[in-house]
Amino acid sequence: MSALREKILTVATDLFQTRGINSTGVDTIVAVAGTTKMTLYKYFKSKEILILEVLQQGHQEFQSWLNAKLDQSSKKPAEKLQKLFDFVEEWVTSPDFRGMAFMKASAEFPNEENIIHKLSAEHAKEFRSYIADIASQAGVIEAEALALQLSMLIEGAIQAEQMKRGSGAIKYAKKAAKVLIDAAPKKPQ
Amino acid sequence: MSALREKILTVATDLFQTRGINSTGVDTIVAVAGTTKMTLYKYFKSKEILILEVLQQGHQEFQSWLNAKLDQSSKKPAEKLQKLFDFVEEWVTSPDFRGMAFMKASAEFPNEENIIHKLSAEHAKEFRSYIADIASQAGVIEAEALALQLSMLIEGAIQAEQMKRGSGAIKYAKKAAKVLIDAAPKKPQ
DNA sequence: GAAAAAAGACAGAATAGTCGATATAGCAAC
DNA sequence: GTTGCTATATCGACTATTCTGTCTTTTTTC
Repeated sequence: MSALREKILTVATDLFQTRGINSTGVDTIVAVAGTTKMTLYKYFKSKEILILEVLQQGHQEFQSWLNAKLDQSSKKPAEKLQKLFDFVEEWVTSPDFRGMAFMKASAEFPNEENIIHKLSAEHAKEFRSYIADIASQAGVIEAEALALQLSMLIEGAIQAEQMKRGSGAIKYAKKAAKVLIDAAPKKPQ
Repeated sequence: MSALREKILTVATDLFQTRGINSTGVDTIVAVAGTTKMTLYKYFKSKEILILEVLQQGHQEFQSWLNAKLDQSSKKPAEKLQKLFDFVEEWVTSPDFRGMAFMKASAEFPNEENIIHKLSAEHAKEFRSYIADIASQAGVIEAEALALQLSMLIEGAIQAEQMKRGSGAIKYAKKAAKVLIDAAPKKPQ
């Protein structure tokens, strides 16, 4: 894979997050990436395709990072749900946190028929499914319901953090999560 | 107040929500509103001013609506927190629900120095304060903390609903809220 | 007749995307 | 080692549309 292609993806990811997707022109992207439009359009057929690839790569990297963190932290499924919020906190409070890509993308492309919106919705769904899997392994009976609730807390906390960096919202989300996890009926082991 | 001015505000509100703010040009707004740019710029000095007014009006209308609903529903503060989620559900599931304006606006204008972002953050804060007041009246000791948690649930549910209409996320947010409200320490009465 | 609004042209910048010409590599043949 | 081929990248101009915002003139409305 080309180094320039990677550079364009990296720069686009950063600019989309810090300035917004619609507010970032391809001219700006190529200028910051130190290349030209010809090169950008060689690797990406359109800006829309570039946006989709940026979203896809960001989502995969985040999910991989989270999954790796959870895997190496604890072998007990019951602890994973709590740990999840620790890692989300680590992510959210890191200096280069810029928000959840699919949340912003769905706001910039509100039409449900839009392909970017659809991909965002898919990523949100995958994130919930991922949490549901962990909840299921932890013996939670209504794993899907709890996963939805926990994802709402996480996305709400990220929304708060996007509004104001250093809000500390995730700490309270974590506490709320503990209450919900403890209250959720589980299979006897 | 001019009827045309109102019409422009109404149309802009709708278009911003359904197509996105940056994706909606003033030409589109005046065309749909059945007026001209001259008139728009007579009432609003710039598109930015229009956006700010749209946000301000939407926020005030929502808060007034919610406050009226809560006032006429129950006189007991303890019940208001639960009722809050009923009314949010009523709002979210209504056919003309288009999302929470300040959530979308902050996504389109991610820079914290941006005036539109600042106003969005202010609205988010006011919404939390409003919930905190109710929680405080209900005797919740850590009213601010619970208000933050409940607002994260609401905003998370709205995020889910923006992703996919009819997701039903708010129902699970309501259940989670009940658990959190019940678990919150309260002053003895 | 006076004020408000419409109509439409206009400026100047930015938008996405294209095109041709040039430069620069690596690599193979001789 | 030199030459030539080829793929890749660069450069800048270019189209054509859209953007915000302004202007003048005409029409409507009271």
